[in-house]
Amino acid sequence: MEKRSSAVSESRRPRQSRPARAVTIREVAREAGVSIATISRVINEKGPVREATRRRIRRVVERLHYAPHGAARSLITRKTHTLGVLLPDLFGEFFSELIRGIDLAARRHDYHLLVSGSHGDRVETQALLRAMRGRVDGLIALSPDLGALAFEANLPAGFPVVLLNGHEKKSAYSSIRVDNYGGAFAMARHLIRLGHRRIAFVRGPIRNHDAAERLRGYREAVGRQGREGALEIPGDFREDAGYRAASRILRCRPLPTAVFAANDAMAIGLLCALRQRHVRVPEDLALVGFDDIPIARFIAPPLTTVRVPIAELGSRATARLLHALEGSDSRPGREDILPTTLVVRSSCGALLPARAGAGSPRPAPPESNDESNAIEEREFVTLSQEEGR
Amino acid sequence: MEKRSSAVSESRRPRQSRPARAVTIREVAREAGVSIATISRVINEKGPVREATRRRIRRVVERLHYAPHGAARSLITRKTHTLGVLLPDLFGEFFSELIRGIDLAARRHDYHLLVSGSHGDRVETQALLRAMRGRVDGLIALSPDLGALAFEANLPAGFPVVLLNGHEKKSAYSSIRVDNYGGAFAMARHLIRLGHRRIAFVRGPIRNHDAAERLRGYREAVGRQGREGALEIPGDFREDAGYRAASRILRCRPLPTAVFAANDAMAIGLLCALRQRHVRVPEDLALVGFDDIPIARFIAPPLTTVRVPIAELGSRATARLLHALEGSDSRPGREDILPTTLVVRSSCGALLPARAGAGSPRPAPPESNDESNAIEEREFVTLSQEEGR
DNA sequence: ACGCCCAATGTAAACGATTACACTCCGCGG
DNA sequence: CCGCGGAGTGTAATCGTTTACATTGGGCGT
Repeated sequence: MEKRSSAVSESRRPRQSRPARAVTIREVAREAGVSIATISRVINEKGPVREATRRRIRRVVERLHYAPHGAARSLITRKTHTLGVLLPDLFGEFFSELIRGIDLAARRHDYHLLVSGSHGDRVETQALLRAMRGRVDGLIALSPDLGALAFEANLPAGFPVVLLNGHEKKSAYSSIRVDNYGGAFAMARHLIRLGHRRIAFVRGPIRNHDAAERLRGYREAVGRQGREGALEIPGDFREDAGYRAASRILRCRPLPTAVFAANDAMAIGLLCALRQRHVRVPEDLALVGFDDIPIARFIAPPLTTVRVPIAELGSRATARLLHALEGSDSRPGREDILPTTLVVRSSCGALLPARAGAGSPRPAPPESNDESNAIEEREFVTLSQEEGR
Repeated sequence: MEKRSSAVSESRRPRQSRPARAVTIREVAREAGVSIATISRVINEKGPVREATRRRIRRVVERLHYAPHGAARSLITRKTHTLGVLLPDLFGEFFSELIRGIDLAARRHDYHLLVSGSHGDRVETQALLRAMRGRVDGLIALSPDLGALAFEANLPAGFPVVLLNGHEKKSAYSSIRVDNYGGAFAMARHLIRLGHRRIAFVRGPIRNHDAAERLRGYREAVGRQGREGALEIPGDFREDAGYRAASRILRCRPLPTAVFAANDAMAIGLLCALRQRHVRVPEDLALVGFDDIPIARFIAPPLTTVRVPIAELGSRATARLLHALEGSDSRPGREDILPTTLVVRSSCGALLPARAGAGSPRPAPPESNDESNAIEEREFVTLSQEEGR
């Protein structure tokens, strides 16, 4: 009685302290007339608690809107239930897909995500990495230009890290990469089979490892033509770069008959510029990209590209990291390579004859599959091992 | 001497404990021969420390790769230096832009971001909100369908929250919204001025507040036609929905002459479907969207749309939240409305005469501005206050 | 009737930092 | 010569949890 009434008066007193401190486990304990240990046991469903007590505590928790303090909990349990995600940039669909993949996998295991983009300079990145201690249990980093050494130097020893498309061949960290080389090679081969002999290439950022590998695949496929480099246009993976590349490509003599952009965003920029100049794609010039970001299939003409399982890249990295955290990692410093897929749509011209010819190879009734997402395309798994490394 | 040598042997001993505990302030203190208080003072540059001591400590910190433990620090300082970001989904460019805006503003003030997407069901969201306590200092939430009540019920009293496009008119939380109504109204008016009389509308998700406001703007502008609703097609903001909407639109008799998609993603899906059916845009059918996501200008034809300052929406929300955290918030429960802009490109047909006519209104020399991003477009600020609610 | 064991609960020691306060010198003015 | 003040440093309380260990009390086998 005594206890009850005092509790009520307490909860009713006009709140005077402005910063309104949140309710702690101690207040819940006092209110429920038990010790904090019992509260903890109920919250974590650990240890024996009488059913009546449990219910009483549950009610108090609800009434007081109690939620355990994350930092306090992390401090004692040595787990934050949070994963750090370090990305170079937050632009475009590639990154939203990647984060989506990571988020999906993480939330399935009740982990949170501490996301950080645009680590521009070295100093800022260092500070960022150091700030991770005590905030996250592990780290997923997409570091196309950052060496693994930077991590080792700024992270506690033994800190779990999964690298996405890192440089280093040998590193203590496990990594997941995409078969950039194989995909680019397959795409260039595809263009060659279609009869193209002069294929321009719009490059990605210098010192970006993915970009370098894609370039390597292109060069390998086009053979000695690639060695001259006259058809290689600089770029930076952004739409603008593709847009600007158009004029440089159109100045080439003789004109290329196909353009291979190192990613879809640049291909889209290019497409826009070409259209303004009334260059038809694919009739006048074939155009292909890389990544297969979700919109690629929706633009006009639908973009022939190399599919990178972006979301899966994120999920896989997350799964791997979580395994490492659970201590049940099969092979700690391992390196996975995800295969890419050649996706043939209209922009490369491969589907043109089918449309022009009298009899379409596929029935494709105009109205029957209205509700389905029937965009014409063909997929080919690229041969990753061809010319392997 | 004694101390030094023991320290060395310690750091050299083969690490046997697997989880490799990170170095704490205590070890740094022992190594430097001072108390932990002094270490703390050096780390935080607070309180007087002799220059010699300071340098010695700095060296030890570097050598040991010491970084303060975030959770421990948060616990005592009652600050996490982290902002929570709650989003309904992580799909597409809208969200990557939004996160980019938030990240930019946050990192400028040395804050971290705890990002969480896809709060599907109510229970999951509740758990998420509760988990925020002790992990973040404040919250930015884009909750087109979640009421402010859900926040009040699951967050500590007085917890700083900024709502993006929330329902509620009256709420303790400050919010930032976009003038969806005004933008949609302006766009519909634009189409009407171009001579269109039958304008179809592809709707957003039901119970999504932004979607509802855009619909309201459309209806208001088209007048009694809108009251029938025959030209309103369901949708969910995703490309697929736009794609599927095409057949329903083409079944309308008489055919609409224009389509207004409630967002750009659906407009892009629609564009793709129309192209497959050999319906020309804008010649046969005008098409417009909403959001002005970055690719909108790059697709073919460039999309006429309503510009929403997405990244700014994020920055503003962040700035507001940070002000609240600093306690220097001018108007706590305030509500900002960001204006939208009508961006006229080719897809609505407004620019057609200019291109078809012999003399282009603007000089637009074909090669002179090669390197610039000169996509033809016109912008009009929409009249937010017109019919102002 | 007596231990014994176990279920139910409480007590107190961590976790790794920050910081109020106490303490020690040392120089200097009176 | 003494006392005072401040620079430089250390001690210990504190933040809000978890959890090992101690304590209690009741049921039950013998």
